[in-house]
Amino acid sequence: MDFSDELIKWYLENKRDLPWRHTTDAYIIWLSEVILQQTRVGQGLPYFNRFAEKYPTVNDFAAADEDEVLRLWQGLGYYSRGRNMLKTARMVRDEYGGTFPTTYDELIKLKGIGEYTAAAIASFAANELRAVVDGNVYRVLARYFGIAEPINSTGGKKIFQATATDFLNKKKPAVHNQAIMEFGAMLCKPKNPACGICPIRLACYAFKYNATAALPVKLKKLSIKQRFINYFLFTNGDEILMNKRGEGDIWANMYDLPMVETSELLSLDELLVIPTSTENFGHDVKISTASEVTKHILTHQHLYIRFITLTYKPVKMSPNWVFVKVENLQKHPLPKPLFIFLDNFLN
DNA sequence: AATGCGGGGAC
DNA sequence: GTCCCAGCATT
Repeated sequence: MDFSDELIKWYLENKRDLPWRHTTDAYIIWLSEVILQQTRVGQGLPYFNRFAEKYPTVNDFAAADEDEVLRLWQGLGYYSRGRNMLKTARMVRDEYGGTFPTTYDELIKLKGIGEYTAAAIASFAANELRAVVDGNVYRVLARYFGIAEPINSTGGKKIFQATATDFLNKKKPAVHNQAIMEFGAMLCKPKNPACGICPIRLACYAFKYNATAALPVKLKKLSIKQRFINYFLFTNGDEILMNKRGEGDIWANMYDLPMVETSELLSLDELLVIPTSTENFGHDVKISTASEVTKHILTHQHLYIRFITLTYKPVKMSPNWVFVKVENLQKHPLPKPLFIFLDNFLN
């Protein structure tokens, strides 16, 4: 048996029973694939179930509004995925008559669908000959074939895509793609791969040269920015003054609170003098309570957040601010740290 | 080619 | 703490 046959054999004996593996409906597969971008199966699964339940067809999805989609997406991260899904659902409704495309060339044109996702949907839904290359595939190929080119360099990506295409099972592209990804996720893991039970270890470069820890190679950069965010909560217990965020920053189009961002961590006293609360909210505001600073970690930013509760209404208002009834809070998509804070504050 | 975009699990 | 997850869009 060759590389692909071994992977497929392993897959058929060891695969997880996942809901999107019981359908060839391109819409359902698209739901699962976008939800799983940069997201583990265990984290994405409950979201998939909620989306599939609430929007059984692409036309149901297209009829939603953005707040509703983002609220359903809340907590999953990378929220542009949700916003792009809505654009794509409407595009499919309006320009494809509600029939989700199944060819790579059509799929790649849609918002939020890149090379990986287009190949996944085309192969799973229509058995099109397209090799998927995701994080799992990079790892399996790098180790098995001993490919040391960085997976996040332009040249490396080409080599891995070409290798994946070369070794794609031309008779069974769909199950081959599923198999290599599942193999990477379950057996050929980033840390402590299960080489002892690996069916292809004898032909594996990394096993032979004890190089699983060194492969794949990845160029690392990532500078982490520190941000200091002071949220001001205006509430009478019945309604809350919220801020609808714009685009071009984290949590685009989601709802948070009136905010003052500072370039360093300020004490509460410093914060309340110049040029913060009174200038932003009016001179009549009075502090009620202030939380400790909590740290919220994103991939590329460390946020230091303080919540300050003020007397009910600010004197000045901003166009992005809106009073939200507490009973309607559940309709609004909130960043994780704000959701946690309000959950504690209101209950 | 480089950067921004979440949140969480595994170690 | 570090790494990375069924990546994509933008510049």
